[in-house]
Amino acid sequence: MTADDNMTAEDGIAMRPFTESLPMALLKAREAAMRVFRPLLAEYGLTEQQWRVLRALAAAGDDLEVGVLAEHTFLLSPSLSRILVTLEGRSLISRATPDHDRRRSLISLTTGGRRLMARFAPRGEAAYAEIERQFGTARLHRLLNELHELAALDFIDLSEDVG
Amino acid sequence: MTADDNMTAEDGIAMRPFTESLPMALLKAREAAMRVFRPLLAEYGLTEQQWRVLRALAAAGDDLEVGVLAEHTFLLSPSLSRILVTLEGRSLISRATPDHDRRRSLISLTTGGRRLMARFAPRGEAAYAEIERQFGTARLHRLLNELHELAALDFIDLSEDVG
DNA sequence: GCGAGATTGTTCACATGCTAATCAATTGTT
DNA sequence: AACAATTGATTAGCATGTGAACAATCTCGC
Repeated sequence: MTADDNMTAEDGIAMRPFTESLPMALLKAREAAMRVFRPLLAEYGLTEQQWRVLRALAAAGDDLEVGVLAEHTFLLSPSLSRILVTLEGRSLISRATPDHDRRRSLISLTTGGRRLMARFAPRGEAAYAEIERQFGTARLHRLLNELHELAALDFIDLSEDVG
Repeated sequence: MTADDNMTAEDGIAMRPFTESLPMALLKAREAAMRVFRPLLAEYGLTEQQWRVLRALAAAGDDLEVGVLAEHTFLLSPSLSRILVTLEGRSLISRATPDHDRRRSLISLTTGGRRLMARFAPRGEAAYAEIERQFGTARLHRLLNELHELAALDFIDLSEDVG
C-alpha cells in the first residue's frame, strides 16, 4: 500500500478513509453477526445483554457474584445492575446474600430462567451454525484466534506524551 | 476440535462457551482497539460517535445529507439526529436546507470543526499506527479483509421457519 | 474496638442503540 | 388542483454505555 492513495485531503486533514478503520470494521462485522440473533432474541423479548447474562449463568451452572458476572458478560457494573433488576422482575434470576460477606450478592437462574434457556439454546446454536456454514468453520476459528490476540494487546497511553 | 469438550451442560443446556462466541469476540476486540482512542477523544470532549460524524465530514471534504452521513458513520438516524444537535450547539457543524427539496438537510463542518479535526488527526493516526505496530501491518490488513467479508454476508431469517 | 481505607454494588447524569410513531415536504395519480 | 402514498428527518420511549459519586460492608493497623 502506498503512502497517500487512500487519503482524502480536500481540506488538509489527512486520515485513513474510515470504512477501513479497524474499530469501524469490527463494528460492522458484529452488526452482521447479530443480525442472525436479533430476531430470535426479539421473539423471547430479550435484549442482547439480558441474554448474555442468562447465558453466562447457564454456562456457569451455578450462582455467580455480580462482579464475576460482569466480567463474564463483559458488561459494566451500572448496566448489569439495571439488567438484574429487569431480569429479577421477570423472575428469570434470583439473588441471595452470603452470610460471610453481606456486601456481595449471588445471582442464580430460577427454574423459569433455566427453562427459557433450554428452549432458546438449540435455536441459538442453529443460528451460530448458519454463520459457520456461510463463512466456513476453519476460517471462523482462525478469525476468532486473531480477534482474541487483538483483544489481548495492551496499548500504551498516547494521551499524555504529546501535548 | 472435538464435538463436546467445550460444552458445559451442568444443567442440560448445551451451548458454545461464550467467550468463544463470535459476537463476544468482536465486542472484546473492538473494546481493545478503542482503548487506544478513547483517552484521546476524552481530551477533546468528544464521544466516539461524535468523532465519527466529524471524521466522515472531513473525509468527504464537502457537505453531506443526513441520510448519507448516517450511512457513512454507520449510525441510525435517531442517534445521528441527537448527535447533530449536540455538535451544532458546539458550533462544530452547521446545517443548510437546499431549495430543490426542503425536507433534506445538508451538514457541513464549520471552521471550528475543521480546526478541531486538524488538531486531532495526527494524534489519531499515531494511535492507529500503534495498533499496526503491535499487531502487524500485513496481519491487520488480512484481518480487515476477513471482517469486511463477514460483514457482507446476508444471513437467512431463522426466526420464522422453526416454530 | 475504633477509625482510615479498600471493596462490592448501586445510583446519577448524560450520550447512544434501537423500534415505532410522527411531521413536514415531495411525488404520483386522477 | 386534490389527495393518498412515499420519503427525509426528528421525536418518543425504553434499554444500555460510560464516568463519577454514593452507600454499605469489610479489612487492617493502631
